[in-house]
Amino acid sequence: MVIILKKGGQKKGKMKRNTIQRRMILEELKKLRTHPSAIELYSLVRRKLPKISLGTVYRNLEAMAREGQVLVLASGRGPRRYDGNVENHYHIRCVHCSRVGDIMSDQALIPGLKTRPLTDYEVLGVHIEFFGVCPDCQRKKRRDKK
Amino acid sequence: MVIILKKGGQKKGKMKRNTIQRRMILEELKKLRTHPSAIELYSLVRRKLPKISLGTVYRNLEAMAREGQVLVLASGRGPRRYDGNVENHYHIRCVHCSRVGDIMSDQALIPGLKTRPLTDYEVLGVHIEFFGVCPDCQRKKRRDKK
DNA sequence: TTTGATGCAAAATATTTGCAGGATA
DNA sequence: TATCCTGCAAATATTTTGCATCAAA
Repeated sequence: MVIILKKGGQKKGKMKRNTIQRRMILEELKKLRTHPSAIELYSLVRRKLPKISLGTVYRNLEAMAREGQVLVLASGRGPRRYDGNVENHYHIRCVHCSRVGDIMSDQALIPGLKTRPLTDYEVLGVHIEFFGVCPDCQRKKRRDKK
Repeated sequence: MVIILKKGGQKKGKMKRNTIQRRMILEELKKLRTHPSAIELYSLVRRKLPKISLGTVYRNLEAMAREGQVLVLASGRGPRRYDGNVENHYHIRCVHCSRVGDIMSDQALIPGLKTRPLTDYEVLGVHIEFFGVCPDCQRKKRRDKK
């Protein structure tokens, strides 16, 4: 779940171009609940834009993360994973297999979060990620103990 | 801030060895508030254990992350960063330069978090990371707008 | 037009792993 | 003593970047 505490206004200094590539990347990412890596997203977007390059995917994901349109998930192993659904859900990551699942938002869960944290950063939002053991790994653990 | 909702018990299946390397890695990591990358931590630990290898650092960090002794931080760019202080503070990451700062824990901030989220994962804890713009980047932004 | 963005591909970084030998329980 | 762990170094995997060209504003 991400609570946007403050909207980042359009930049004045440098004009941002709304390219087909960026639109497509975000569109495909928003369709998914699978938290794809840059490469996975690249293969998907290539169906629509066969000429797009991996570098462009990386560049756009990074830019969109900076703007708060995309979340970067810290998975324990392997490549970084991205999420285009920045609101209304939490994440939970398996500490064994690094799988990242969604947990639907529960209004009552974090009632205090509107309070501003004490910091000299300009706060744009907050990302809440649970960690634990996914059902598959729970089974695996039980097997191993025997 | 990480609230440990459930302690992970000692594994039965496989015996874990408490090696000097692992102890040193965790000890050095706990001393720092700088969220070092594996390589940075490696150089530090090498002062104490000159023969330690980078692979060992990676392997232990991964293992300790799985056990909840260490947090992996999602930094926007560059290598993964680690934190050995798993309790009593939040993180805030600059969306421009990826710097990760600490925010001290505030008991009142998230009173509802004891509530268990609805999931079939076994929940071990939760990692809360704010994102925003650090003071340096705020200055930089102001300069750019002129 | 004026630049910011892209495609390409190489370069730079980061992470993972196999294996023989060492160290812990 | 049984194996889990380490050091080493090679193999992979990921991410970043320079540059000529393209295209959005």
